[in-house]
Amino acid sequence: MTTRATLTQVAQRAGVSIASASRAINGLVASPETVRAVLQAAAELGYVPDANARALKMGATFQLLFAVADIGNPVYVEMMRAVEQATRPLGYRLLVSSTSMEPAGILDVIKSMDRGFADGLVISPIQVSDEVLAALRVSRSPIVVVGSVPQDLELDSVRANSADGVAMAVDHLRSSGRRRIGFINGPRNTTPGMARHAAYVATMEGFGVGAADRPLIDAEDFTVEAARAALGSMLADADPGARPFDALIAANDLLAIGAAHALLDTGLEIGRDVALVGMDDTYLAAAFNPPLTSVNLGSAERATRAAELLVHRIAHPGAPVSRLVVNPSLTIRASSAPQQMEQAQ
Amino acid sequence: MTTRATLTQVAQRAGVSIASASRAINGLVASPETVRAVLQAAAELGYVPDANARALKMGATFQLLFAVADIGNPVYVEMMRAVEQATRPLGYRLLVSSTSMEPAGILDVIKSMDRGFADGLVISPIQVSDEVLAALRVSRSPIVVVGSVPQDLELDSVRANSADGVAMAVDHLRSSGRRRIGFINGPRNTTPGMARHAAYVATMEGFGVGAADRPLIDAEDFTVEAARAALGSMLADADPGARPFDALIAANDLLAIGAAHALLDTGLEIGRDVALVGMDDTYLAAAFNPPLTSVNLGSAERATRAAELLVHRIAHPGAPVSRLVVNPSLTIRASSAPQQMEQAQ
DNA sequence: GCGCAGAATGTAAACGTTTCCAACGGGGGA
DNA sequence: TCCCCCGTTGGAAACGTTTACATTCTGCGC
Repeated sequence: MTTRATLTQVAQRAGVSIASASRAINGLVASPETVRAVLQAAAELGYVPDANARALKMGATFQLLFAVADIGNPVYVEMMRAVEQATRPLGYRLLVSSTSMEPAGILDVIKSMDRGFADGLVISPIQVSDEVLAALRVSRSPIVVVGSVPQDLELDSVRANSADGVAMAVDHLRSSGRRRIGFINGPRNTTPGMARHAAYVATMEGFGVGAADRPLIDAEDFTVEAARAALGSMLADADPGARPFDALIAANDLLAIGAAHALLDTGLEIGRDVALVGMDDTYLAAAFNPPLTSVNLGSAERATRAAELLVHRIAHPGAPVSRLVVNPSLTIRASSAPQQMEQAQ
Repeated sequence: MTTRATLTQVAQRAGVSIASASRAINGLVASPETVRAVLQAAAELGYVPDANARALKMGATFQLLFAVADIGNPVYVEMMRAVEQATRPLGYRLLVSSTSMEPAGILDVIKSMDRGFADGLVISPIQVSDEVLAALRVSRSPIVVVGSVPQDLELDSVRANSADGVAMAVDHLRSSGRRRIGFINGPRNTTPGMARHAAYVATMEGFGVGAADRPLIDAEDFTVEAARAALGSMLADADPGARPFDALIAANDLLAIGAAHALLDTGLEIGRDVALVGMDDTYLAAAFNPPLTSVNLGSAERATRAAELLVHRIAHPGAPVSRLVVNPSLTIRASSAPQQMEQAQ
């Protein structure tokens, strides 16, 4: 557990100045002779350049950060992969900060960006509180937000088109003959919760469906368990014959799976008694039994775009901000297309 | 996009020396008067201490790294949470490096630890190649390995007891009357792949079951799709009447889900025709339909122990290494206990 | 043979902190 | 009244790099 070798020691051992050693290591101008000697000395000492000293001197760390509220949701994993793929070829290392749900975490990340331990941040905040917003405004670091942000926030952002996404789901369900389409959502004081709820209401209004015929189930969290509990207690309370929906859209694949369990617990058959549609189209949707129809909100593409915006922002701090919107698509599976399921058997 | 304020500027504005400014900011000895002036100046300038300069000077970053091959597997998310919970109260920030599968990534992380951008590393390598091993040996940084490592590797480690875990699964299946118990595994050149395979073989040997009666299915990856493909093609090839197993243990919950799909595709009923047992007992096991029995290998506890070892190692670089083993338990669900499922309805 | 370009090298400053040490001032005990 | 001690303070070095600038040296053209 000896202490690490420093450039000075390498230079000394190679018999050159530390400037020459630095140049040799970094492949700058130096005689072949010097390069050989320095490289050998470095190898013998097990020399590794100190990242902090270098970052201090150069003002850059070549690290990017991806901050996310809940890495347990596969959609964020997908995003992370996309960001990494887009930035690694450019020489960046990607680190993930999973600020385990509590908003204090995300706030902390934003604030500490200005300490300079990463060159840029892709953030997907699930809750944009006033504090978070204030921190975002005040930050001097390159930041790209994945998600909806206020118009007056001068930050690059990429968001999904939930309105179109929900509309596609509703269209699909209606063309399958479903008319009483319910919506199961997570906390509505979150960005996705709010956006998706608004999209659902607007779409249903568009079809002339009034508030009374829009069954809303609110889960306390974007998790399987919360959805199962919320829908379960609703089904238990309701009159068995008077189920108010024949289709259910979930704001999330996790919620969809939770809902599926609640339905199964009640003895209902998914795809026949109730058509079920998730959102995000993560691998979970395809992996469930039965496979779930899901609205693909373009998570991977959103992440890729965000990464591109970030590296551009780093290179051009003064450039005008971009606000991108990525379009959704619908992946239809057995949970909303029972006839196809029968055929498959 | 003004340039960041520095401590020197704060000191100047507060009319004190930079030494006093530093002390005031860090809550060291200083007169109330000085503290007030410095804090006000800092607030006015939006001063934030530079993490790199501080790290360079102090030789510590108060960051820990959790490196993992595939953050897409929920078991690693669970571990990450545990590590974070154990280390955050101590003032550490946890970053995750998901070295997207390819071994080059993990190698890179190990090597760059010596650059000093984190104070310690919890690593859960899925493949311990010779290169990785060499890098681990050579590293001067505090590292704790979650997983099996060679006895002569002088590193703290925490591993699961796969042998007991598999034995519990087999015992359970046999006591449910199953006799032809197959095993579906991921790549065997991975640490978990090897360990779990060995555990399966040993357990079956223990019951006097020869190689001929130990159906082995090898998926190309620890993923749902790979398992589905591998088992699917096996079932397609086999004589319909001659299914060689009435129970299946999967090395992983993801594999178990993939296997479940392959079984369902063939029209088999899980829990009745084939009992299915996963491993890791992630939320996926509970979330599947039907819920999957799964071997809980104590991922959260392993991660917690690893975190504890790491902070201890950081504080005491010279302490003797610890090698911990965490015991498994079995969570029984419908996939292997059909009668209970009937009752539930 | 002289001067000069250009390559290779060395010296030293700088990045933004923390912290050792010396200096200073004031209050209390002798 | 003097001295000592203690609480505050400032000066300056140090952490390990990179890099601007000055310097040295070699070889070439005239």
